[in-house]
Amino acid sequence: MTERSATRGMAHASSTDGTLARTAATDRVSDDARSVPEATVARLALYLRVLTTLVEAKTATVSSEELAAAAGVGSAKLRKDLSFLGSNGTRGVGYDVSRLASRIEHALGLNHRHRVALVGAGNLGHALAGYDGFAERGFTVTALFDNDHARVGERVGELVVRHLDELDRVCVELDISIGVVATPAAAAQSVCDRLVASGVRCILNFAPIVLQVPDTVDVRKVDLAVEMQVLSFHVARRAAKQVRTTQNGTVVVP
Amino acid sequence: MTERSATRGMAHASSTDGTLARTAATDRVSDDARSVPEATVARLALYLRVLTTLVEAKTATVSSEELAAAAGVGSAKLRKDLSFLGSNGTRGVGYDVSRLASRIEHALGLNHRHRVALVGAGNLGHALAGYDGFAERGFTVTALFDNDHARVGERVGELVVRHLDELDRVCVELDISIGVVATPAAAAQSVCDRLVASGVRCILNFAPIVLQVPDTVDVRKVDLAVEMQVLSFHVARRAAKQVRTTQNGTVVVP
DNA sequence: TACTGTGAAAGAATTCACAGCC
DNA sequence: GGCTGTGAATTCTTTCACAGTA
Repeated sequence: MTERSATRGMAHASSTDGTLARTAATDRVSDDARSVPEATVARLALYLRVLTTLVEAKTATVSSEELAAAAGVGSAKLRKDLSFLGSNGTRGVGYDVSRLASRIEHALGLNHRHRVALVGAGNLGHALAGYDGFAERGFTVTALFDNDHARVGERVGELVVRHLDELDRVCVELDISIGVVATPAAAAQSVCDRLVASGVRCILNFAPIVLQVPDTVDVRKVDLAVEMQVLSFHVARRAAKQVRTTQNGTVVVP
Repeated sequence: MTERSATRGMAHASSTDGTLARTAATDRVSDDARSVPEATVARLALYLRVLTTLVEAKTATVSSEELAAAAGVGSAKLRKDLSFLGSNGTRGVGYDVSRLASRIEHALGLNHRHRVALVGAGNLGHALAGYDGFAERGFTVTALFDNDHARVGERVGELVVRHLDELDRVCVELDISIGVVATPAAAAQSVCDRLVASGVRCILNFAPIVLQVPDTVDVRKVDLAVEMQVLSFHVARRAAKQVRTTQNGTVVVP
């Protein structure tokens, strides 16, 4: 029932009344990925991006201090994060850039490509379909759907817009693992339901509503208005402090 | 120096070496906003959206249980969140919908409009410029900039694309309070620097790099690739569990 | 020497559970 | 009876600081 907001992160799902979450989230999966805290997972993706630029710059090794600065986190936090991968730096030297990069890739499940279905071919859909960052990280946008018959058949990059009615069939045929909802709010829940019915178990939601899904499905949400409102809060807080500051005559450290 | 990722949330900023964060984040601002935890701020925006739909549906009151379910959180968490606003429900009844909505609006600083400058008029820029959610929440996209002379002068909704060279002047003239960076990675840092130089102190960054800013500036980041990678991690974890499950012959609760 | 990896301490966020009020 | 508001308990996350090692 629950949806995981983009600004937080929690284990699997929780039922409506709040009872019983995380089926077995904390037990370790034997193979290789130890139980990695949610907060750490999000940062691993960040480190990976920095590492990729280092690989391109032919940098061979990097210290936790350097990598942390480039990623905008503290070095202790970075080391702790990496330690969950049972990671392998060299004391006195640092981390082997490409080795660490592939370790993280593996931990995040990026060692094989993911097929992505994108629903909603409006402005946002176009932007997402053309977003290089997806392809670079192993995500292939394989299908693009829209409700609007006028848009069906339109070419967007390498894709052709299909009608929503094909969604169920195409998702199964193409073995889609991730669905992206970029529709208006009104359509989002029904699109989501169809994705779930087609076997899609991971959804990235851009629509400004909270999607209701069964416990077996993971939803992440990107909410632009929420991001802006958090900024607004900080503007307001800053303004309030300004006022108090001038009243006191004290100056806040610049 | 630090950047606040979209998936976490931390106080003001921390210097490169990790020393000394949050200037005075925990002290209360006299006027009205008590120190509200970062995690709570993000959720308040969410509650507000649900409340808005309730207002439209002419619902007069709502219980914490109902509101929490609609927002996809537990009811205890919701009540705790609201309690930071010194909030005002009625025991045995619930919350007055419109009263609570305006309380939250006030706490988030949404009681007056924010002028937003958007930099980058590519696909994403277009999508953002046309995003209704901004206007609905009091954010007016007031200016739109691009580097590319070919795009300057193009109309996007009510806006006309201006050249980046005008950024400094226009930001000051229009008293922009929030800047949105929707440029390619290569241009992002320099755009950010110019925004900061023009007095913009809150930035929403869509470019896939970590922006370096002075402590006085707040950055929030939306990173689409990171969101996808977190999903990928869950796909992988799920797959690993599947395997183990079949090995054991046990079936995980559906 | 310069750096990693990690226990142990500190700090946030979440959840519980119940007193208090309508 | 039903529901809010909140201390106290719990769990998650970050930070510290240092033992250990190439």
